[in-house]
Formats: sequence, C-alpha cells, structure tokens
Amino acid sequence: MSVALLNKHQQKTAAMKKRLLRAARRVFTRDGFEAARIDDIAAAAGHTRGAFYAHFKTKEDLFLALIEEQSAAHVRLIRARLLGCKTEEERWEALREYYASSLADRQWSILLIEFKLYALRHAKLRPRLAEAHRRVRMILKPEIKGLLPARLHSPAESQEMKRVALEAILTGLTLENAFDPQRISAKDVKVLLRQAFDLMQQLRKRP
Amino acid sequence: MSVALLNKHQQKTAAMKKRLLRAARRVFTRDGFEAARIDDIAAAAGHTRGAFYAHFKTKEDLFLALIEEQSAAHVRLIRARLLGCKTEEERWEALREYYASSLADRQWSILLIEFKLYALRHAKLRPRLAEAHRRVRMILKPEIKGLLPARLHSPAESQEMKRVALEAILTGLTLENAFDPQRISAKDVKVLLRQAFDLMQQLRKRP
Amino acid sequence: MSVALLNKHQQKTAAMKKRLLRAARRVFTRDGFEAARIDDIAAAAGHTRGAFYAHFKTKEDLFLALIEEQSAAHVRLIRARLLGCKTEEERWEALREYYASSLADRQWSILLIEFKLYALRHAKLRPRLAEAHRRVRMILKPEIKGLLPARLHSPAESQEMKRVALEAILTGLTLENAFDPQRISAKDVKVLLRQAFDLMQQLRKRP
Amino acid sequence: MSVALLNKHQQKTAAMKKRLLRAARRVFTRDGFEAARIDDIAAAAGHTRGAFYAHFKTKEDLFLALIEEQSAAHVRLIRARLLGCKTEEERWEALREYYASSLADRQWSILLIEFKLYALRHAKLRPRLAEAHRRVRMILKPEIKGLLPARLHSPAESQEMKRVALEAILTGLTLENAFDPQRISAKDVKVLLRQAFDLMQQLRKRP
DNA sequence: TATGAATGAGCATTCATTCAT
DNA sequence: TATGAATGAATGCTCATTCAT
Repeated sequence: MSVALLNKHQQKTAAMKKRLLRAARRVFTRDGFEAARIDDIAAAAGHTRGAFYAHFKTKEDLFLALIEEQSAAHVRLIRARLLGCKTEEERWEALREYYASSLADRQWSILLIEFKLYALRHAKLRPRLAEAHRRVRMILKPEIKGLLPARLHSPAESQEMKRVALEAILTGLTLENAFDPQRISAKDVKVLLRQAFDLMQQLRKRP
Repeated sequence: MSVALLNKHQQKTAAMKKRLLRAARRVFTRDGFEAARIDDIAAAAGHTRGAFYAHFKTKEDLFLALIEEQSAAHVRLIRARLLGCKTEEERWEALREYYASSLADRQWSILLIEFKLYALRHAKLRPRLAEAHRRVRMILKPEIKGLLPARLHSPAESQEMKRVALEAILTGLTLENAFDPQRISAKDVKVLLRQAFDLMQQLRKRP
Repeated sequence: MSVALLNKHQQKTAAMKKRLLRAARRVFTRDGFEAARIDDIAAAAGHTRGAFYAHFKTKEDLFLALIEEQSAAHVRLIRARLLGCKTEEERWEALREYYASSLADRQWSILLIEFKLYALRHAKLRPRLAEAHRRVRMILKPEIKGLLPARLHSPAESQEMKRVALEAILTGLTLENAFDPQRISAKDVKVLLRQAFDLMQQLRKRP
Repeated sequence: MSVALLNKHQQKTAAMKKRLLRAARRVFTRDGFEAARIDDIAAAAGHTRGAFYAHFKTKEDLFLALIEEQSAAHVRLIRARLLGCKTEEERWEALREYYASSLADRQWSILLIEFKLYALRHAKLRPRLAEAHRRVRMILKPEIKGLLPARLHSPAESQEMKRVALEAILTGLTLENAFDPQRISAKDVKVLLRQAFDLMQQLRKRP
C-alpha cells in the first residue's frame, strides 16, 4: 500500500517536473536564459515559484535538466532514424538530415549558444554544462561510429574533430541567420550545411 | 588663436575618447558586455562616470563605437597585408591568415558573439549592429574581390555565401574552443580553419 | 484548517500593509513625495525594500493607497461627527469644524498639494489621482447633502462649486501659512476659514 | 571711450540676461521648476550652459530673478491700470480684474505654487523667496492702500489678511482647475473669484 | 563672457533565492 | 509539495555645478 502511495507521489512529482520543463522550454526560448524569469516559468506551468524550487535548485539547474531532457529526445530521434535505414548511403543522409533538423528549431539553437556564453562567464557552471554536452556525445558516439564503419578510417580523434567542425559551421550559420536573415536566409543555411556534409563525404571517398 | 584653442580641445577630446575605448575593450573582454559596468570602464580610463557620458550616449553606443574602431583597424591590417603580396597564391594565403589571426584574440571574438546575441534580444539595437557589420563588409569587399579575380567565377552572391560560411565556421569553432578547450584546442581550430580554406580553394580550381 | 491558515496569512499581510502605510505617511509628510525614498519607508516599517514591493507596485501606487486610506478615515470621522448632531445648526458647525480640522495636519495637506502638482506633471498619474479624489467626494456627497436640506436650494452643481471654493480657500491658506507663517498664522487661517463658512451661511439665509 | 565700451558691454550683458530670462520663463512654465534643465534654458536662449552660469549662480537664483522681473512687470501693469481709473468704483474693478488676469497665465501661476512648495522643502531657499514676495507686496501696498481709502477702515493688518484670503482662493482655484478642469472650469474660477471680490466689497459697505 | 569636459550625488526597480507556514 | 512574503544584490543614467581654457 505504501508503495502504491509512493508511486502516486512519484507520478505526481514526475508530472509536475515535466510540466515545469515544458514551460521552461517555452519561456527560455522566448526570452533567453537570463531574461527568463522563474515566476514566468512557474506560472506557465500553472504554479508559483515555490513549486519550482521544490523541483529544481536553481535556474541553472533547470536549464541543465532541460538540456538533458532534450538531448535524450534527440538521441531517441537519431536512433530511430538510423534504425530505419538499410544502406550506408541512407544512413549518411539520415545523419545529415539529423544535423539539418536542428535548423528547424532556431530558437532552441540560439538558446544553447547563449547558455554556452553564459557558462563561459560563470566559471562554476562551465564544467557542469561541458559534462552535460559530453554525456550526450558519448551516448551518440556508438550510433555514429557504427553508422559509417567502412568510410571512416581516420582515428577516433580525427572523427571527433570533423564532428566539431560540422557543429561549428551549424552554430555559426544559425547565429548569423538569426542575427541578419538578409545576409543569409534559412534556406541558404540549409544549402551550406548540406554542402559541408557532401564535401566531407567526398573527401572520405578519395584516397 | 581660436583655432589653436579648438585644436587643443579637440586633441584632448580625442585622447579621452581613445582612452575610454581602450579601457572599454579591456573591461568588456574581461567581463562581457552586460556584466561590464560603466563605472569600471570609466575608472579604467582614469576618470568617472560623467566623463564617459560626455563622450558616449549609452553603453551600447560605446560598444558600437568600439566595434567600428576595431573594424577600421582590421581593415587597415588586411589591406596592408594584401599590398605586400605579389602572387595570387600569396594573397590567398594572406586572406587565410587574416581570418586565422582573429583566433589570436579569442576574448574579443567571444565578445562579438555575445553582443550579437544581445542584439538579438534587443530589437532596437539589432539594425544598428547589423549596419555596423555591413559597413565593414562593404569596405572589405573590393579588397577581397580584387584579390581573386581569376579564381572566383561564381556570382557575387555566391561569393558572399562562401564568406559567410568561412566566418560561420570561425565563429562556431571559436566558441567551442573557448567553452571546452579539451574538446577542441586552439591548435585544432587553426588546423580546421586552414583546411576549410584549402578545401574552398580546391573546389574553385576544379571545373 | 486551510481557512485558518489563510486567515493568518491575510492577517499578517494586512498588518504589514498597515505598517507600511503608517511608515509612508510619516516619511512622505516629512520629506515630500519625490524626496521620500522607498528604502526609508520600508526601513521605517521595520523591513526592507523587497517587503515594500511585495505590497505595492510603485511609489505612486503606495501614495494613492495612502490617500484612499486617509480618505476613508476622514469619511468615518465626518460621519461620526454629523451623527452626533441634533440641530441643523450643530451640523453646520460640525461641517465647518471638519474642514477646519484639516488645518491640524498641515504636513498632510501640503503633501496632498504637492502630489497634485506632481500628477499635473505626470500625465499618466493625473486621472488616477483625480479618480481617487472623485471617489471620496462621491461618498461624502450624501452626508453633506442630507445635512443641509432646508438651506441649500441651489442646484447640485452650484453646491459643488461652493464646496470647491471652500476647499480652494483652505488649500491656498494652508499653503501660504506653511510657506510664510509670519504673513499669516495658523490662527489667522482658522479665523479666515470660519469667516468664509459663516459668510456662505449668511448668503444662504437671505432671499 | 572706456565708458562707451563699458556701456556696450553692459548692454550686451543686459541683453543676454533678458534672453536667458525669457528662455527660462518658457522652459520653466513648460516643464516645471525641478524638471527644467539648465541646458534646455541655455539652449533656448541660443547659448550653452556656460553662458548661464556667467549670469546666474544657480537655478534657484535664476528663478528668483525671474520672479522679480515678472513682479516688476505686474507692478507696472497694475499701476498703469489704476492710473486710468477715475472713480473709486473703477479702481475697485481694476483691482479685481488685475487679480483675475493672473488666471490667464495658469502655467505661470502653477509654477509659482510649485516653487513655493519647493522652497518649503529647501529651508535655505524659503527666506529668499519669502523676501522676494514681501518686496512685491511692499511695492504694491501704497497703490492698493491709496486706492480704497474710504472703504477700508480696517487696520492695515486686517487689510493684509483680506488680501491673503483673496490670493489664497485664487491659488486654490487655479490649482484645482489645472488639476481637474472637469470639476471646475476656468470660467467657473473666474466667476468664483469675482463673487469673492464682490462679497468683500459688500461686507465693507455695511457697518 | 562663454565653452564644454568632468564631476558625483542620487534612486526606483527587478528578480533569484530563502524561509516560515 | 506548494505558497507567497521577504530579502537584498545590483546598476545605468541624469543633471546641476565646477573649472580649465
């Protein structure tokens, strides 16, 4: 009986947490990390400040939790997509599309950049955020590694650098597009990102 | 005589402004745009708040002025470098090194990214910053255009996209390196940036 | 039980608000509206700034609330006084004394004048203050109207003008006395105000 | 020759002062005493801050000077008007109209009230302003005294009180009209002021 | 006399976080 | 777990006045 009760409690808690995370995503993407107010997030979740602090220690903690939740969702997504592929070719395209898909949520991408900068200015936070990112990468690594065994003969280290490069161009283009869409449109960003992917593919194919 | 007086005034004013800009650069790169306090900047210039407001209207104005000053310096630099080149090959390398040189001042680069984000969240400021950036690009355009006449047969529009792409990868790598140097070192960034350049060059050489 | 809890909360809240209003009255009358600092008011109430902002939105809001509280007290006072009268004569005198009693709190009267001027210079505030004053007048109207049925045959509009006139002379005398007591003493003000009342009474008795 | 030169200097100085006073009147009535900025006044006079400080010690000094200038003008006005009267009746009306005429410049009247309040909160200033007002009254006294010898048998002291009363009602009505014209219109103010005058006249006529 | 650079006092408001309930 | 009252840190900007020229 006490188990059942606890489960109910746990369920409620989990539901509340989920509601808060959903609200947080909405408010954070709308206002940015620093400008977002705890009160707004709590209110968007249908509660007050107190409820928030019952589930998260600080605004930073909430953000980290949000990142992990979103990352998990992303991992699930890419896994599902890769599973549906039959040829290597398809998998490569799936990976490319996965990267490209992040363009669809520009606000979220910008928010991540913003939070990275924030972490840069707040020494205490940086390792925690870095660790969170690392965790995601670790989880995705086997997926990607298993994905292209024939193609990538380069050492793991080199593979990682390519990934960094791809992410970097994605980051830079996303930011520039958000900042000055007249200079580079969302369409352009997509085109450039695909070119970057194809370019890397060609390089790999050659000796 | 009144002319001499005026000149003295102007000289002093210009000197003060320069001192403020120098101080601003120091404080901004150290603390970031938002965290930097006017008082600190003024003090770093050896004066008080009031002196600051005698020369700049707001903190944003100061930053914009700083950007323009730095941009002018950059333009002078790249021009000088290109003038010293004899072959096209040299010029191309000079351009590459110019881009790479920005890596040397990571703090400044980060600051620019940060301010872009800030402008993104402050609608009034965005067009002003965009305009400042545009101005720099316009000035540099002839330099770069004249630089590679034989190579770039692509339309101007496409050339601009390539430039965006190069800047984007630079931005993304700079940010990632600043945030997690363990993942990608400054050396790696340099390597990657050069590869990106060379890649573009190869692409151009082929049909 | 939750009701009891709520009541406790409400009681505390009400008590804090009352404490703040009391402190506000003290500080406002001492320093004037603009010169009064939120911190001083909060401290005078035994708390900090934050407590203030938990109860009032702005300094202006606090002042408006203070006016309404004081007005309510005045209304209670005049009602009580009039209830204790038996003849019309007595009521008339009670009304006169009520007006005269405001002289006792010169600081408050001056503060009201000051705030009126402030509202004059701050367009947004004017209607709110005017409305607050109007509200008090509306409440007092039946009291005064019922008071002198036999005497005042003039239309309501005209009655209102007489009231305005009486208040005006009170305002003007209060200000002048506060500003230059040597020119006109508090005693003189009282005498003049009574004469004004009596004059009005005589005028009404004739025809 | 040095005299001529000095005269020129003096003329220029006087002209500048007049220009500043004119500008001050405009800016003060528009913005109020505290909100008016020295820079605006100087600019409105076609100069800069420095010119202002060459002629006046402080903003308060300027205001005091403005009051004296305006007072002098008023004195000239009332004198001229009274001189044109032939009967006592006419003179009385002239006096009444003189008071009423101040209604025409509501902004100035409000400004005077505002400054009185300001002086009330700034102990150092109060005696200076009181003295300025006193000076005006002293100058006008013989004019008014000589005006109504037959009518006013009351001691000088009492006459002064009547004058205070008239000014007070004028002040109070002006303020209320400026603050809430819906409650009492400018026309109403005029009517009430005249009634006050006539009332006083009647009182005097009777034993 | 006039300029304008420089000084520096002055302050309401926001909001993450804590804590009593 | 949730409420909401209370805390308190944090800061850009205005403007009267001064002063070197």
